[in-house]
Amino acid sequence: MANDLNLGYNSRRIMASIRASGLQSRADLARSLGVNPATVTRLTTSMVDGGLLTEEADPRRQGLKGYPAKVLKIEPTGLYSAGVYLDPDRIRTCVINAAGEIMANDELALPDRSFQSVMSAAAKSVKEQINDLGLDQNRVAGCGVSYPGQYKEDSLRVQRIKQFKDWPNVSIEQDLLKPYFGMPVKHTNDAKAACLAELYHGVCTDVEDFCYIWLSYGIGGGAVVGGNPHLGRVQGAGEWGGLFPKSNCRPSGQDLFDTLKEAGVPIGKLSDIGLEHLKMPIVYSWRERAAKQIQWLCLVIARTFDPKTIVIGGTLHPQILDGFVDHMLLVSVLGDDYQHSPPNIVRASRDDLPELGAAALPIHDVTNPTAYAGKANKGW
Amino acid sequence: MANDLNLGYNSRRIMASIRASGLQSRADLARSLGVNPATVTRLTTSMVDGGLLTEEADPRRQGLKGYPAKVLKIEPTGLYSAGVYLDPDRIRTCVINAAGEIMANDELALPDRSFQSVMSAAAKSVKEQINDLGLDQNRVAGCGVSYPGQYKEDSLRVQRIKQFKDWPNVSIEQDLLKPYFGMPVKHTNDAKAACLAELYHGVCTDVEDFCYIWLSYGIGGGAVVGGNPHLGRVQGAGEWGGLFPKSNCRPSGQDLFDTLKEAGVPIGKLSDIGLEHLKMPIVYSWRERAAKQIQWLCLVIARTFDPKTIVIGGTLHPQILDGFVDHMLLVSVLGDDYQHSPPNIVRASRDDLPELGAAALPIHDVTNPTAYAGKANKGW
DNA sequence: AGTATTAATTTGCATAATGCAATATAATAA
DNA sequence: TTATTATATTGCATTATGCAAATTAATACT
Repeated sequence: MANDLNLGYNSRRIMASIRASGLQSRADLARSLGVNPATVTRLTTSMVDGGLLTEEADPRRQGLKGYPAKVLKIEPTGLYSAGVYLDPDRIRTCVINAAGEIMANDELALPDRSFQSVMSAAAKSVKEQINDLGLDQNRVAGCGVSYPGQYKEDSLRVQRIKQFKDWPNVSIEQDLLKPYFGMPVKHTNDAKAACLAELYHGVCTDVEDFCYIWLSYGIGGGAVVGGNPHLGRVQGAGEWGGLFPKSNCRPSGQDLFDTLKEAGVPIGKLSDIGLEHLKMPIVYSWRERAAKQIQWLCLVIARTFDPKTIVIGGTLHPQILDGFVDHMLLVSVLGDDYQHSPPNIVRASRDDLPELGAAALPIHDVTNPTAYAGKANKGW
Repeated sequence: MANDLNLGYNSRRIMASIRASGLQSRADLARSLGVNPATVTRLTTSMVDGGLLTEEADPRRQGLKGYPAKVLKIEPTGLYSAGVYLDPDRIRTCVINAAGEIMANDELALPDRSFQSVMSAAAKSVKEQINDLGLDQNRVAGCGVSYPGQYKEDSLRVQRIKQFKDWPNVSIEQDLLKPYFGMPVKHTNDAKAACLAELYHGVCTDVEDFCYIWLSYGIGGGAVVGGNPHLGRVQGAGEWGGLFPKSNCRPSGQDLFDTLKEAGVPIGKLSDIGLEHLKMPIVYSWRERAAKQIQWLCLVIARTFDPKTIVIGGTLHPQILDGFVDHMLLVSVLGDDYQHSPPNIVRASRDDLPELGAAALPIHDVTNPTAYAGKANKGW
């Protein structure tokens, strides 16, 4: 392991294992990772010295023989990351620590919609936060940038959303964004960022294979396979929206929006939906219909990815999302001919802060074993 | 790298890269894998010495400056593997070499349907073939066993097919099969074996992400993500059949079977279908309807896994399968709102020998980097 | 023909990651 | 007080790898 933000493969495996379990002793790590205890000692002491992990007495252990294990935890102050979320009206930025806690955040209006203005403003906000917090830039893994939209054909460029349609195609490889931020920058769309937020700081920290259903104006999502976000040929993996043609009724925010409008109850934007709307018969029946569509989607997901967990989240009113999860919990049989118990279907816990998921991107890059680009030794 | 069947991570990466490209020089390998040329030299010379690879003058290179590159190929005789396929009536066994060529094969009737009798007979057949070929057992990676059926709830046990319903649950972990064969044994169902056959010896040797649609009496399949078969929570990933409830019409062999029966043209089994059947109007309309269902399935696959390639194969009459592929090639737009060009949709090349895919299982275990259980070094 | 240039490959040496085995440590059990 | 137990650490050997220099065999140039 070179420096602290340059973790080797086994150090990343240790980070992932501790993140998944919350806390683990060195002996546990050695057993579960199949490496020698001596190796765990060496790697972890270097990570403790480097500030990435902390060590404390095992709170669980009482009255057992043998040397009492010390447990290792992720040190929140060992690593930071910045996140930027853009929508057509505003820029949201944040800085998080390794525990996924928001250390600072900011919301600003778009100066104008030019690529340069938006990125300059976002970068300025992020840099100010890092400065105000007095953080060592070496501790900041990078900055994640996220905005709604899907990917273009060649999969190397982000499809601009309508409001940003004059933006340059942003290559994922040689990043146009890096010059603005002066640190590693990664980007993805809103749904896949939300998915990553659950993997790192939400309800799926201990789940290797899960799928995310993201319900906002549109229907997006993502899939994590083996602890790694699976993107696909044109970054379209887990973009479930296409399974519900736009010409038909579908369980999207836009569809609910339009339904309300047709019923003579126009709203300005999705977040205007309040309790008074939820009580309306038109909304009630919309929710019933949409719940059935979500159930069908869960069946499709179970039949394709067969994940351990399906997460439901988004910017739809939380009670609507809760209702979808509740509906799924009442379903005993997922669908025709489905012989198994349903996968675990849960509510997202971190969908309130879209910039949080963006901030998880650089953390993934520097700590996840699946993102390790190095080599391995020892025939086994 | 310890012994020849105990390949380290980078040796496996070299195997995978050569397998995908057909042949590659050491310099190419060093560049594409991001390792030092010296490392490639050391690993490959040891693999050539060990008989896994062969070296020859680069046939492509003509009239270029510099030291002429020698290319490396997989040596067919360097590694062997056995495969067993069981259906309710017969046992099919084979031994293949590293090139996926059938070195020997055998077909025998089931002695009876008891687990012990079937496995004893299969193991005897495999051992005889290995003996008759005069193979060194150290060169045999193991034996793969495959039979139709899906998995039980707990995902650690194979669901027995109806005819084998008195069989013990076969644990994937501590294998009940090993004692019979005296070498490492792995098993999977028919569809996932066929999927693996395409990855190792078929049309997807150079594809990291693909999905397989297996059409037999039922509808099965599999998904390969990042060069690794993705199985899922209950080994149900890529089991597309559940997307077509059995109560409705569906593009399965059983459905065609029943359709013919209803039309007053009963057949004994799927393989009885001949050219005379294909010409019948009832079959023609079945094929048209089924093709549309396959198209819908391809859309679902594109929207979920977003693979580079979709492979269509199975035990249905080859002309019917060809027809599905042809249909997909004529489709310019995969479905509503699908903005991208369709994934590459191709005909399986190795679905004629179900035991071949089973035989690929042990080869995967000993040569694939994703199946490597070891460690890594070098922060990068 | 002879020399320069080029690119692939190989070899010697240094370094890094790991495993093994012995040892130290701190708890409970007898 | 001593034995037992499980965790953690340290010294040493092994292995995989990178780096840099050397070797090799081709074409290009004079």
